[in-house]
Amino acid sequence: MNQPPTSGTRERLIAAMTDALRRRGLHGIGLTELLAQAGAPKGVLYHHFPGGKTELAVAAINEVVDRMLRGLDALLATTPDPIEATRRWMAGATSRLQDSGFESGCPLATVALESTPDDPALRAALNQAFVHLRERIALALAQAGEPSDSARGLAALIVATYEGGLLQARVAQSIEPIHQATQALLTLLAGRSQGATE
Amino acid sequence: MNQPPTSGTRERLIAAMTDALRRRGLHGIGLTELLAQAGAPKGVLYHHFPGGKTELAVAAINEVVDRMLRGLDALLATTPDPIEATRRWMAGATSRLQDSGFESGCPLATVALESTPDDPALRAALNQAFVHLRERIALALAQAGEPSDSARGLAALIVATYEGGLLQARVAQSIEPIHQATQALLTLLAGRSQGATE
DNA sequence: TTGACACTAGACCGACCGGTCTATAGATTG
DNA sequence: CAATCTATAGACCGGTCGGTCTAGTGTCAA
Repeated sequence: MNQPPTSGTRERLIAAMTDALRRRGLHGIGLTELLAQAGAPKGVLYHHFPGGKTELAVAAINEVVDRMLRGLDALLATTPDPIEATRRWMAGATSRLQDSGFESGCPLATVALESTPDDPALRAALNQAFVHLRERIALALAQAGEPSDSARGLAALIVATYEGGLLQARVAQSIEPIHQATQALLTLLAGRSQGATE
Repeated sequence: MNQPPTSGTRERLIAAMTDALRRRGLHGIGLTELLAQAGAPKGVLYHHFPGGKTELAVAAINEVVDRMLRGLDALLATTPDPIEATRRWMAGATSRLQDSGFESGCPLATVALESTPDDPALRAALNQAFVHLRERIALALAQAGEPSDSARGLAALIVATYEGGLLQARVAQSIEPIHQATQALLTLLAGRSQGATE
């Protein structure tokens, strides 16, 4: 009633772009290939996204972040312990990478490294994405009793381990690097609780 | 006497490619722009690198890794304490990113995420790059008394923090994320020494 | 029935892509 | 000098790039 369900074309475009960003990045896919995957002709892209490829990428990024944040909320609702939640979050990312034959990673990372200053909208969307991600994680840590300064630091470290681990696992075609990095991080986090509480 | 110094054209091509990989990735730069930056015409590229753009990228990657490993050796020679060495390594990367206006990051990361299975030479070069990096760091940790298993894990974590931190700092246009992640990592590492030695 | 509007459809465009080709300059060697 | 080889030089190529444009098609309201 609010809006006529828009037939799903727009959603298919966003899904195709998200998948492309995961596998190849923004420069790595052509419009023709993207539209073929979405089963849509050229005109339809510029109808829904007058700003073209970049605007579609921004929409895909925003949709991805919404989904990641909802996923984090759900995870933290059932797993309030931050260490266990981190373990599960990394395990999920790892198995998704592995299931795709080490081709489908984080849809934010590649375009984040490809982006240049002359795409300010893209940059802004990506920055907001990581800001929200870090804030959500820091919030969970704070709720578990972490002082807010170190909660922010740990959140940045967890996100870095996520992205850096996926990157290493991708080129290694093996989950070993991300698994090792995750284990090392979790060991450090766990060891801390019985260390000097300063 | 061994070889006539080859006039430096090959080196200029590699330098231009390395800079391009740092700033934009492999798909992000065109041959024309790259050659203009190197001050060389097309023919010269295919003379020195018959395999074209990809072969040049592989050469650039290998040269970069050599330099990084030599840099690590030098750093570890003067700074045998792994924690302090890690701090300095991250600080160097951070200030290089900042000095370039947050444009020039790690020359391995972007192309690592862009790479696909149909460029096996590129993939192999990238994987070897990260393998060597992790091995060198793990060796330093082992020399400081770390058991080899956890040394490998910590090495993967340090590299992940490096790449993931640079990524977040790049889109944030601020050193804060990588600085926070680094501080959190160093705090965890430092805190561990006085914790349970199991 | 008519007009308005959202959407679909794809032909078409100039620019640029990576790569090939031929020509030539310069140094080395007989 | 001639021959040879490395390196430089850039015109040229077909293909693909992102993007524009015009022509429908279906739906709904008046």
